[in-house]
Amino acid sequence: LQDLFGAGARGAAGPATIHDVALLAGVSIATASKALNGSGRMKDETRERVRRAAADLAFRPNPLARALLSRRSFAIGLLTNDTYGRFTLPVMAGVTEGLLDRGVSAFLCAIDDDPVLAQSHLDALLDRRVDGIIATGRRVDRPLPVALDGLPVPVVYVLTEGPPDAVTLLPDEAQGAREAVEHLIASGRRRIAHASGPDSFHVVRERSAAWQAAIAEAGLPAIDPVHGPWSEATGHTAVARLWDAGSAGLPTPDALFCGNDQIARGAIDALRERGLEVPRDVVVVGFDNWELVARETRPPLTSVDLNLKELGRAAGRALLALVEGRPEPPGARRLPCTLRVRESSGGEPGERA
Amino acid sequence: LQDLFGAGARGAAGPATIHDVALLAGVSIATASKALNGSGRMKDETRERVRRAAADLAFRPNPLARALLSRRSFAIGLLTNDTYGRFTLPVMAGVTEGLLDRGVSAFLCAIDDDPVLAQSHLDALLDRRVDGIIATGRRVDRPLPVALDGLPVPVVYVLTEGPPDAVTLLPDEAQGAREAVEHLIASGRRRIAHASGPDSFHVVRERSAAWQAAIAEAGLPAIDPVHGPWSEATGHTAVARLWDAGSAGLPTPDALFCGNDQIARGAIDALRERGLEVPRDVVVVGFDNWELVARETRPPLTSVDLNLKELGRAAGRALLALVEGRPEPPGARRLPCTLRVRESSGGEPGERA
DNA sequence: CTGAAAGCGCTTACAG
DNA sequence: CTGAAAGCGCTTACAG
Repeated sequence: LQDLFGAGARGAAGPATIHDVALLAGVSIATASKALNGSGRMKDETRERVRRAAADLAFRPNPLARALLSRRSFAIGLLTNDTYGRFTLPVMAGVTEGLLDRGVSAFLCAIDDDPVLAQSHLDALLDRRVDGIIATGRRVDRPLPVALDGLPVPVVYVLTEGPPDAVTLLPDEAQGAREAVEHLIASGRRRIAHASGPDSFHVVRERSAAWQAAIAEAGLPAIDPVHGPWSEATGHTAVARLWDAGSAGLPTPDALFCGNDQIARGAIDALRERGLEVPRDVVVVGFDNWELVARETRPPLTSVDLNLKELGRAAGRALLALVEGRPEPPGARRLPCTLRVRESSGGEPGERA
Repeated sequence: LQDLFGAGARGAAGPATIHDVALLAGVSIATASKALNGSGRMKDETRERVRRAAADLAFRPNPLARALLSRRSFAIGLLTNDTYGRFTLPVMAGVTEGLLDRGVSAFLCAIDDDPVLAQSHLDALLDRRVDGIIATGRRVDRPLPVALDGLPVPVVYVLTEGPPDAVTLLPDEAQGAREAVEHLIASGRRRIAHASGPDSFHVVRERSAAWQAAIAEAGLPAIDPVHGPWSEATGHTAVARLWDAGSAGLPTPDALFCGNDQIARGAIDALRERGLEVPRDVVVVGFDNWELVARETRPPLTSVDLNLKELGRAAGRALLALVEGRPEPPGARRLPCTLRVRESSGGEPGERA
């Protein structure tokens, strides 16, 4: 019969405390504490005896007590302003995973764009003496509906706009876009068009600028980009505009770099409706690598992955550095994106005949 | 000049403690504590004086200290096994929002289908003496990759399979499906077909059974359902099969009830490709009310909303009841779905001419 | 090399 | 009606 919590030796009194360990090892609780933390000096044999006792009792120090003393709760707050989590859940997964082996946990606060709710959550986090806060949002150029400056704890921003002197982690949109376009160029395409979201979005301007720079650098012809809502309809619009212009005697594009996967999805559908085959006649690349959409596309869509989980991990590490007083350069930090090549740009034939 | 934390009176020593409050009110910390908690008896005037002192100092009791004493951390664990959060982030938002004014916070653990990671997160939660755990998943008929029974704290399951004697919260799939079909019947449709996901999924069988029962009850003809992957391709397949059967002399459907929004989306596209107009010739209803897809569909898609946020709120309340020792009936509890009528079934003409 | 004491911030019997 | 004391589980100077 297993006695996982050593309850038999101590009565059914919940998890073992350092008191139980000290008792079993025949030392004082001070010695037990020092033995377990590797601090202080003592005979190796004593330390070993305490260690064994702790192991026998499945002792795990109560973080609540530790926090009260150390004035560090080893907990952080995770503020998110995303409804469906498409962007922020992967970030949060990265944060919690990256902090796990540092003994730090994260309180989740979903604030649904509601300033009052956000303030309540923030107050609750500060009450709990979180060591720091990570703020995430849907949109890089929009701040959260609650002010996070002047807080008694450090704040790291991910995928949302913070004050200029704050640590902010963002995907390297320009690098991602450039890689996508260079991939198209490398596959021999010369007329590379671009369809994206509203250019009021900062990411749209970044991705467009990188596209423009890459084709200019390669000496390829400039083509007017098409902007519209973040929807498949924009993919349809873009194809109509670009290919109808073609019917006026101009050469039509042989590649389309899209600002997100839904636009790419719409474009591929529109191309098919026109009798054009992807990737034979036109290659298409999306952005965000939203697997659900990218795999749904026929053929599967090449897309730029934002490495959101890695972004979350980096945010956790940066916040920890700040908490521990290690220097952390303020400002926006860009993490590389990864191009995920699939069939829409000629890669990985897969289920194709 | 504001002195929010009363630091001027106490030196720059962080947030006010009950000590500071007692000092300012001229009472002992015991009295201060009782005054603030409404416990014990004392002169109204004393209680009032303490209250004012607490307000002046912006005093908020340290939950860490309170937890150490009360053996309740006022924190719960939130285990999620969803990658993009489509289903679980709304649930989590409901949980955190519903628990906020009860002073309970939630630790997020994203476990990515990884048993080792899940166990580590679980250990961390137990170390932190969480009062309870809410487990959520993508799929109702799949357990999480870690066993949650025999834990020293109560567990509530949402959208994932737990042991039979556990409290489990689920959407009322049958009621949702029935309402969708009754809505189609009420709009005068007689031949109501059904396309859904793989019937290895429990929800698929529930939704199909409700559809079948509703049309049988209304005396409408039975039509073989079409099952396939959870993708738009299945919508295409279903339309092909159902309408090609029609060309063999059988009457074709005038309504299509789909097992999720993506299938509905594919079906609507396929119908358009056949020259059939939605909702004039065929009405279509989806399931899940995934706004991103439902709004993207042309015309916008009528769909069954799972009320995930409310599910989260209810889960939080149920867990709290369990934590506080209040009786909570075990087993699966079903919360009603809501039909969201849009243009694909003739409602809300909206942007239509 | 080891332990007694103080203390983190709070609450709760128990005295007065 | 109010306060001194003990204690939640732990760590850290400080003595011995």
